[in-house]
Amino acid sequence: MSCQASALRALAGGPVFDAARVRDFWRRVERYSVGSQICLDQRRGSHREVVIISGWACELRLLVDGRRQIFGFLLPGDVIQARATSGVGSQAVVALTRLEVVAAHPEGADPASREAVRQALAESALRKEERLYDHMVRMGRLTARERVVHLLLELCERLECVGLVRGDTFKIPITQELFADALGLSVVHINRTLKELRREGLVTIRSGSVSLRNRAQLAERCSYRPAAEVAARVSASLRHSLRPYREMDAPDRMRISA
Amino acid sequence: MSCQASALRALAGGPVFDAARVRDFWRRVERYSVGSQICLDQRRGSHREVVIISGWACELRLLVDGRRQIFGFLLPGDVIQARATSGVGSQAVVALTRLEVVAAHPEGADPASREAVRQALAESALRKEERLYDHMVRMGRLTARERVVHLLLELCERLECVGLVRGDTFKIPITQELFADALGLSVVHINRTLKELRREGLVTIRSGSVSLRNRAQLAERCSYRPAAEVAARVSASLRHSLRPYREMDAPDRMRISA
DNA sequence: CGAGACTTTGACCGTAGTCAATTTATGTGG
DNA sequence: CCACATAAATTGACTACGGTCAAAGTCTCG
Repeated sequence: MSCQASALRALAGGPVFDAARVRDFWRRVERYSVGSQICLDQRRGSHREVVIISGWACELRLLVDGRRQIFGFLLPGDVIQARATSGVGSQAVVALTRLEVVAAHPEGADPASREAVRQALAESALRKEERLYDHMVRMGRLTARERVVHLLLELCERLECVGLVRGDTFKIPITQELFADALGLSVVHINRTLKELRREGLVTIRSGSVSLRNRAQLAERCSYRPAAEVAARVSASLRHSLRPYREMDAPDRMRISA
Repeated sequence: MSCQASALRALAGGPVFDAARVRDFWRRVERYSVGSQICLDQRRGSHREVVIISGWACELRLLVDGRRQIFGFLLPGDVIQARATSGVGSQAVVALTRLEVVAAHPEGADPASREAVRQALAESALRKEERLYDHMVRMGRLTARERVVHLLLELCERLECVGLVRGDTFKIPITQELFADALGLSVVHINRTLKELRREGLVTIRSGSVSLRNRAQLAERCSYRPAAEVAARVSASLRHSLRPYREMDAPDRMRISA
């Protein structure tokens, strides 16, 4: 199974794309160079969504004063959507490496596989949303160490799905600066955190290669995944941190009685 | 125009819901008590999405060690979706006040308004996504002061849409603790930040009422909205913070040549 | 009027940021 | 293949923003 094919398979989470179709896709690959912005709106009609075949991208926003926030990384097998992304001047999807993508919706496919692709895209969108929430937890409630480990675990897991992890090791085309912008930390502090993790032998990062030893232990230490079985607990812990509330009367209030 | 009707109108951003329908909706209102979890899956079929008529809710996740992260607040006019939310044990939507909601999809409506509602829901989802990104910027790249002001501006703007702002003032049924959990800060620090803002006369918060003086100035000070006209700048500022990248060879690599 | 939940404050600590310099890649042109 | 130019990664010294702990003050509601 080629790396490209596995990337495509990952999109669907199943064998939606057969070899023939991959080969077909392959002929229509589009490439982006490092640092270029991916603007899908400007492309011809059907290209509303593309799948990354190889390379990394990230979604980010710039603040007026130069601060940057990276919302997440896009890896092989991930979908890039048009959406508001490219609309809000300040937000963008940028290629972090040479990037190869293909249209997610194959032209002239049979209805069955169309539907399969549609489902795959929906599922992919859900996963992406989950990742957004994870990322928010990282920045809001995890310490620097935890943030770094948590993100590395996520990347490792995602890369594993597309066969880009060898043992404990995978490659990341990411400078410490980008890491910092993703995790809401300073470059210096990222550097020190990595150094510390390295010293403890849990994580090794050197020249674009990451090794995670004992992932289970790492996951536990940074609350990766097992985010409390809530249900009951949520309301319990909230019930006592609420204030009485009365909505402000609307200026032109007019009750509609039942 | 009643407060309820305006809340509904806000959903669509236009006069999708007329008085008659509102009255109809009104009969089918469902209520949640403070602190209760909103689980739409468990409800009868069509109720996949509901609109908040009055009250606040929030979306949050608990970590095993008790840390909490609030992802955002849901106000009158906002849509609560079923999605993964209630699936991932740890994540939930919880009512912060008494909450009144109605099904977003009116039963037995004519096709035209069905379509209108569908569009309204889509747009609402987009706005929500935008808010997620905003929130991420807050936690990742803004200082405590900025975070607080930024969030207050967002809430004010959203409440204004549904007529719940009077002049500069609106109500928030939110304890400082919830504020802290939303912004990734400690209660104590939230308190001090509010105190400082109050001292400067820019923002006043007291017993659930917020007043924002000179919103324009506030917005500028915390990079609200005007997040840099990027486009060109994005790639420019990134082009130099990238490392050469070669994907890790997949174990079973097999090239498909063009 | 109490009890409990919130808010506020003080004292002190520590994580993470800033500034600046040095070292180490990485790449490029000769 | 080497020398130089740049971008990255490191490190040290110092700062400061925000966290923690604990106590006191307020507000609400029964």
